[in-house]
Amino acid sequence: MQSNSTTAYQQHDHHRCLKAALAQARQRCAERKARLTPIRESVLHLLWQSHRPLGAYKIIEQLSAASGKRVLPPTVYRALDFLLELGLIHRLATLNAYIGCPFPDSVHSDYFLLCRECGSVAECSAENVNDAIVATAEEAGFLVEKQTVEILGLCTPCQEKTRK
Amino acid sequence: MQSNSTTAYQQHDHHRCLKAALAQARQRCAERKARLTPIRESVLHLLWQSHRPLGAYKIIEQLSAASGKRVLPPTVYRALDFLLELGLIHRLATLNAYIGCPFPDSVHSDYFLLCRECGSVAECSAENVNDAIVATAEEAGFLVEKQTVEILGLCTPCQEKTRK
DNA sequence: CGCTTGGTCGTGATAATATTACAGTATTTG
DNA sequence: CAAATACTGTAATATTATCACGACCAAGCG
Repeated sequence: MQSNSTTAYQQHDHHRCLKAALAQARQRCAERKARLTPIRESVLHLLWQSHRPLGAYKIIEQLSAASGKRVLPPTVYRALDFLLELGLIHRLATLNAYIGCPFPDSVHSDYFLLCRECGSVAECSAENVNDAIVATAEEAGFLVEKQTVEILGLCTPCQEKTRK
Repeated sequence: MQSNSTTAYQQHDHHRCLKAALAQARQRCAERKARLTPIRESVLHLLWQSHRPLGAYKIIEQLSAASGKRVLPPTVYRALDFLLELGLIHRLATLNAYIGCPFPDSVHSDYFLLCRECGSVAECSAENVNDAIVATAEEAGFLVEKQTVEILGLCTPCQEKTRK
């Protein structure tokens, strides 16, 4: 099982997360001969400000604020599409929001732990979950192509805070 | 494992599905002292026209057409909220669409098999999937409150058609 | 070097999904 | 019946996402 749940929910040197993500992005783009343009990098950068997902229009706002000029939806959606395509970010269907992928390299049928209290999201790749899903789908004769697994709940720190 | 995958994807006497769903709805409303008003029943009825989920605005269209007068969004969203609350329908986050629940009585951490070809959706309650999710979340110290599991792929009949 | 081609970006308009606010009507309850 | 509660009608608006079209830029080629 692969997961960034410890870093996502705890105090940590987030600068390292950001740096690692950008490095991986650059490498991946080089491999695929894709261009990590300034806009695309800015969007990725924004998504890695924290482990909290960001809606497309929040990105538009922040990008507009940062650049001083009005950024329009297609600009951001195009960047998001590009990053999604490369597996550098994910879209969270239950939140209509986007988040950076902490391990774009591993081929993942991944799932997400969304803390309803602090808003942070961790990503996991757990084989047993994947196996269970594929096995059960198979029982129904269903061919699995893409999984969307989003778990809402409380992360460890927020459980402790709530208990008080 | 509980599932309606055989009926959902195959030829079947759908009238029975519809009838059963309405009967269950009436019973559940009686139990909860909730009112299955004409609008609410119409919406539920529409959602049980088939095993294909329906977007809110499709419901609005159909309801408008059927009643002869313009039905506005809040009317339908209120009915949907009511039915969701009672567990009589589900919302599919990946499709922004709604579908009738085939077994509202079982307390389910359920998941959905969405066929990308025919558009039909089956619902399953599989303990092993649920267990795997809870177990893996626990490993990360995460308290699960609500699961969203939506599997995109091909149902048996559509796999066969595609193979040709 | 200039040209062409394909990918990227800027912009306005619009589509699709969902919510708010408020007034009016029906239903249940005391 | 009166009061309280639940339900509905309606206009306006919020939120998320896409389309269409033209300009621009960057890489490869004659």
